[in-house]
Amino acid sequence: MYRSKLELLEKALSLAGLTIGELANQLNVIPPSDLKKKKGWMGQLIELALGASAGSKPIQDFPEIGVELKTIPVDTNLKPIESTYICTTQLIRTHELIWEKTHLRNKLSEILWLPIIGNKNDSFLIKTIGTAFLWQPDDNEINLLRQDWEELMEMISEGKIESISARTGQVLQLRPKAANGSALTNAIGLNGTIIQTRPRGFYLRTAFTAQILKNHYR
DNA sequence: GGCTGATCATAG
DNA sequence: CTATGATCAGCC
Repeated sequence: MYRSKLELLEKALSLAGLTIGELANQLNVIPPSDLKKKKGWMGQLIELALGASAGSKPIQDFPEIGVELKTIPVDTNLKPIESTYICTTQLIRTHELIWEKTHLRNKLSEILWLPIIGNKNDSFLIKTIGTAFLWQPDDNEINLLRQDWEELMEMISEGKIESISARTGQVLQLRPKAANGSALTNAIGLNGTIIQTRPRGFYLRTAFTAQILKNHYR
């Protein structure tokens, strides 16, 4: 339990410069041979190092101080390599949702970004932990996020979910988020009927997170 | 080479 | 199944 955001930030900063392999060794964690079947491994290693405890509950990683932890893979220019998953998307009873009360807005209220730096061909074990920082979206960023959320939720409410692609949205994306292509969940179809579709999640576009990192490190 | 759609492990 | 942690992999 952290008593302040600063305490968490200092802990995260103390990891800077370590390689993933070194950190795993310090924590007595045996790394997998690759990440093909352990895609969340690095994120969970950092959670262990920082003492995050939310588990798989749909809340922030550090609810006591209102901070969400996100590791972000970047190249040596600190440019993000992947988009950033935020949370799953509610596809039915969407009329009950209020932006300010959504998991999405809550998780985006404050994020501790922790870059993992490496060349694309490097083994993840020799990637190094970068300088972590706390981020809150500014008014402009909140507006963009809210606009995308409203556009996406409107389409979902109108039964147009199958018309949403990863191209929809300026800074957000709505993409499949499931164990595989056969996982199905309820959604609103045309005419308001219930249909089955692949579960979806909200992601931050790489271009958006790139700007966040650039603004911070410039 | 970037991006979209698909996928993997695990806990409850 | 839904939620967490994300990256994989093939198409354009």
